[in-house]
Amino acid sequence: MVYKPENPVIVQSDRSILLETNSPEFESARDALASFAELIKSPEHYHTYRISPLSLWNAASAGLNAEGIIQKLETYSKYDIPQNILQDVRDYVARYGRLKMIKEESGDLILVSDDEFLITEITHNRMVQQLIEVQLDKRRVQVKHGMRGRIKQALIKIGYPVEDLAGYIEGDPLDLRVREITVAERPFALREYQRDAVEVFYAQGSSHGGSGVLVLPCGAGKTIIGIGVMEKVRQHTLILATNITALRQWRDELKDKTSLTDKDIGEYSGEVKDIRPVTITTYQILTYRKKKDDEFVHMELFNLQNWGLIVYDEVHLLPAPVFRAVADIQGKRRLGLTATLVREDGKEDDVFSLIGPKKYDVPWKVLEKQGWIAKALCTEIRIPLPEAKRLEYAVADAKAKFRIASENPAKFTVVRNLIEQHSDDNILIIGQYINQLQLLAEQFDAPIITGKTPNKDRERIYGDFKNGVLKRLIVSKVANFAIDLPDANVAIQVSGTFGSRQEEAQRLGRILRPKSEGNFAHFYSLVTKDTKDQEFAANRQLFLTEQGYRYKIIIENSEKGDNTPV
DNA sequence: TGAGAGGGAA
DNA sequence: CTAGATCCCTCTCA
Repeated sequence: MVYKPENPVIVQSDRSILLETNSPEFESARDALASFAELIKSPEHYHTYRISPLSLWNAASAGLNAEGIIQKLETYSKYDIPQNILQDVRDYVARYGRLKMIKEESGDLILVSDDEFLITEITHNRMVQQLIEVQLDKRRVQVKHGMRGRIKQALIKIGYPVEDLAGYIEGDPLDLRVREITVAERPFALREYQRDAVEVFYAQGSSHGGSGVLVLPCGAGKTIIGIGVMEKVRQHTLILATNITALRQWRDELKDKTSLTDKDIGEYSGEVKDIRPVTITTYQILTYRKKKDDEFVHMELFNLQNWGLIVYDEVHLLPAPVFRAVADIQGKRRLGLTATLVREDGKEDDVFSLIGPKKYDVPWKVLEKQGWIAKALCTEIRIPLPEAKRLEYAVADAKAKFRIASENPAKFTVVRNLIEQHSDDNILIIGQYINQLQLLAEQFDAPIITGKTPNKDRERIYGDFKNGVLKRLIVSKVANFAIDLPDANVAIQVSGTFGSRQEEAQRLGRILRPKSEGNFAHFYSLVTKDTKDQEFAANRQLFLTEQGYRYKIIIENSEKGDNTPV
């Protein structure tokens, strides 16, 4: 048995992996682990990852092999890798590609495997059986017509991901060219990693075009990569976005950076139902129905044009009902874009089987080295609950507890200190309870923006903030959605929701843009010590840690108000 | 024809 | 688990 104490990783037989954050090798080990394991916890000293079948299949389809994964583990591990882990890695990685789906000249879909026993196993599974037309021979079965998506879903659920090589239906042609000079007259070209992502996606599909998911951190330019893929495919394209702001951003980018003009680009939203060769829509309108249990009114959009490519922006947010529609159109090329494969609802396997496996991700270090990512210092400040609130907290029920902790009045003092510390900076104060925010607005004499603030007022306040007339601005949850938030270099989060992983990342990712060299952005998260608030904050931070940011923890002494770094 | 309010959904 | 924001529909008013 070998023991290498200087290495940062411990691989345990329960498939969990511990990563020491203080090691000089932390960052390279993190990038290595991120390519085949999921981040589970990220407290100060040790981060926990887990190897799952899905994380291994994603790694496999992105081009890693079992020995490569094992070698990475061995490079960073303090101890020998447990036998069962070696076994698991080899077994699961080998499963990807054991079943292949191909299309015959006749148009029939066939599942093929070298492994007769595997074919026997799937033909005896009740769910899969229903989707099989006929067994052709020991190694081939014919899939029922129109069941391409459904059978892939069923097979991954019993542990056999299908490599889909059945190709694509061609959509109507589209003349699209990426500009070298944008409409705004700036030189434009895809960055190196963006070109790589486009190439990998396009080249890997049978008969070109591909399907699958590209994983890129916030701010890495997912829209640009989407545009790059569209230029390769050059067919009518449907783009699904999460909200109107994102929809308009897609449209603006397409107009600015490609040869497309207004007459080529349609918006299909609540306001406008305009279908054009390139149409951008929202997930919400697709899932709209008059009443519960009614049919989805707009789901037909998938068939209203001969789309050659469907782009799923923020694919980890794709609503479950849309999966059903996606299952029926498996002949279409499909591109998923996301910063994380993790879904709050656990339907990662549906993304894998219906949109496609992970094709590409960019290691954090690459982006940082090339200067594409903002350098941000994240600090969690833990603040005790004042004596006066302790009894109220102790007797409150779970939901009231969270609110009391979130609205801890001691946070005000800390905010005041931070404002003094950053007197020259542009500060955004972000919170989740309107009451709390209004109190802050009065205390610090700063304007407040909530969902109720009319657009006109928003624009005016944003304008003042951009001009430097305003140094401080208080914003509610609108901060999570608005992309047009002004540039700030300091964000103070006084309260956040119940551990949504996306939230913190969106706030940080959208607010703190890349700064000039050596000029750090600051993100402070204020949580009440030893309460639900702190617990949920830990969950929110997961996503950011996955995105490569690291947190520093500070424990605040309420009496004197001085900070004690840990 | 468009703006704006109100309500339901997830 | 909440409270808050969004999106989409429908209705009303000019």
